[in-house]
Amino acid sequence: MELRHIRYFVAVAEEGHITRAAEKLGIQQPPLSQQIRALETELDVQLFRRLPRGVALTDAGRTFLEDAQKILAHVEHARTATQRTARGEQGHIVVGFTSSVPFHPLFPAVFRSFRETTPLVSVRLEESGTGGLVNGLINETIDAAFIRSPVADGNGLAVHPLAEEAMFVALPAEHPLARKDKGAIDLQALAGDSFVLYRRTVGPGLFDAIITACNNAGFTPDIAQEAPRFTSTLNLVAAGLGISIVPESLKRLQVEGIAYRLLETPSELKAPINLACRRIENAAAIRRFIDMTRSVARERADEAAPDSR
Amino acid sequence: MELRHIRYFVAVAEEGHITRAAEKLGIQQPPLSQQIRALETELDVQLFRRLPRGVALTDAGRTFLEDAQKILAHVEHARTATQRTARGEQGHIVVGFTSSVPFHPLFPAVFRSFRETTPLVSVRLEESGTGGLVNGLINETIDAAFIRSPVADGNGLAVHPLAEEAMFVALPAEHPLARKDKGAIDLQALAGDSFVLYRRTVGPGLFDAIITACNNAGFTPDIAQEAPRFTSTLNLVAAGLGISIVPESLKRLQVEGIAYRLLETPSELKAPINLACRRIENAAAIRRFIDMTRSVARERADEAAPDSR
DNA sequence: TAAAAATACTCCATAGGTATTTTAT
DNA sequence: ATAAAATACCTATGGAGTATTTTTA
Repeated sequence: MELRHIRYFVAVAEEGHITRAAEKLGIQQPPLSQQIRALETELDVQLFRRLPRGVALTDAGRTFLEDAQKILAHVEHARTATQRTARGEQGHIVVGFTSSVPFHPLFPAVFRSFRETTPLVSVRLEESGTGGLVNGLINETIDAAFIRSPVADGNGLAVHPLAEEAMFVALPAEHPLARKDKGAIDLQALAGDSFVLYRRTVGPGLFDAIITACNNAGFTPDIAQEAPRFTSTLNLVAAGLGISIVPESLKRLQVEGIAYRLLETPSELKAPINLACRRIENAAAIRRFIDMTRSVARERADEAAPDSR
Repeated sequence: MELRHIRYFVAVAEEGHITRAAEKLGIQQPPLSQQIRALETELDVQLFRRLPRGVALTDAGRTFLEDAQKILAHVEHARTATQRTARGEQGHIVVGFTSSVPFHPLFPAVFRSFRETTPLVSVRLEESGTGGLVNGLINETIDAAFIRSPVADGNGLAVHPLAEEAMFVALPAEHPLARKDKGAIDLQALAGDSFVLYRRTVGPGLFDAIITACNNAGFTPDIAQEAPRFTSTLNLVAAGLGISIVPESLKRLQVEGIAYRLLETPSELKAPINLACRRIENAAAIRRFIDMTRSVARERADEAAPDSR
């Protein structure tokens, strides 16, 4: 049995007339009669009763018609679903991110746009540390990841820069610099302070950047505490254990007893947001997500600095 | 697209190897490569990535595979369902009957056997008068009907005799004949009684047979009442309005104040049970039901009179 | 480089076309 | 008697076979 038999059968059943069905199918009557007959022979079932003015379905023919129509519809469904998947309009992707990324407005903006343009692709979000995300990308449990660190080369991954943020100093409310309400704080002004930092094992990029920047500014920071999450970092600052340096978007985390002040951010300390993905990616839905993310980031950058192009 | 493409695709997807799949399909590798390629061209989608040791499904290919397997299963389902319908093993039939028939043990026996041998055919039962059943048969709303009357010829219907019952006299408990506890009552003994009969318009066969039998016995029965249903007939008898003559199986309707006595039943008064159906019937499930009913009836008749063959 | 897929070419089975006959009411 | 399906026969598309080349990691 071939789809041709099913298509021809449905046409004849719906017309009740082989000659008219043949016309509709764009073939002649005899070959259509032959194909219907071949189908009946193969099934060993009479599907039509031949009348002087056409044909009428038998009971068995009626049964076959129900399935036949569903089969043809199913074939069409398969065709469109496959084409959609190939175009990346349908499917499923897993997107990873580190804990600080969702505070940045780029993050919700990307998912809003993606949902709008690609509603048939479902997205699962996974929060993890940079190392876990990189492993996930390599063994294909994650398809793309928003990270703050750069990624070592030679593992088949690519990293696309999306945005850069200035840094802010998080100060206890009673800290002398908290009162200053104009202008950026210079890094050297913090040389005498204790630092509370986000733990290196979870977010190495930020940690190392701060150390480097302090060294470049001529001092070695006094690290009083390392905290496992940004919220705990800020709570320790509020408790007066020291100051911290956090990306601008973290200001959204309003914690009682903390003042944020803009840092005169040296370029090596600018906090990046990157999108990591596999260098060769054959799933179109993922490529689509990556392309869209980069273009949303580019648009936002252009808006912020329209003359830089 | 043809089922061939789908069958070939599934084989290649499941083997991950065109050459091995070709072997399994009983064809050579080049034509299989060609058909897969033709499918990809028609869909305008790459379904496989070609590797040095075989092929691997793309995302789109995976999507297509899911549907493809379901389509092939659906085709097989269509094939078996159609063949079952043709053999009368599957389908739906409507069986009519007149109100007195279900009291006869043949009735439940037929449906028990039919359910056992043909579980995929669902049966709907419809109780109606003889006229309604005949109309139902003619305009195809009913497929077979248990009736007590013969049916006029020339309307495309056939009537198969299934069983014959002796008649019993239903008497008010205080009737003189009710006391007699041995031997059959002769019809002439009822010449002086009033008769309560089942209404002619609903069951003409029985009504006419009683009149004829009385005439043959030399008297015209005094019909005191006609009742619309057997239960009401018997209630009127219990109330003392007269006697009635009912088929043996009606004895199951035990009504307070009624005594049943065997009637010395003349052959023209024997109560028949017949199966009416269309003379030409192309639905196999219905033919099956008719055949089974007749054979169950024959078996029961043989059991009752094993030496009559 | 080695296994497997793709290409080039041939063949023939069969879908489809044309002309005519048979069927069913 | 007549419309429509079936049959007979022919044509040619394209599925499948054989031999060889190209591709991919």
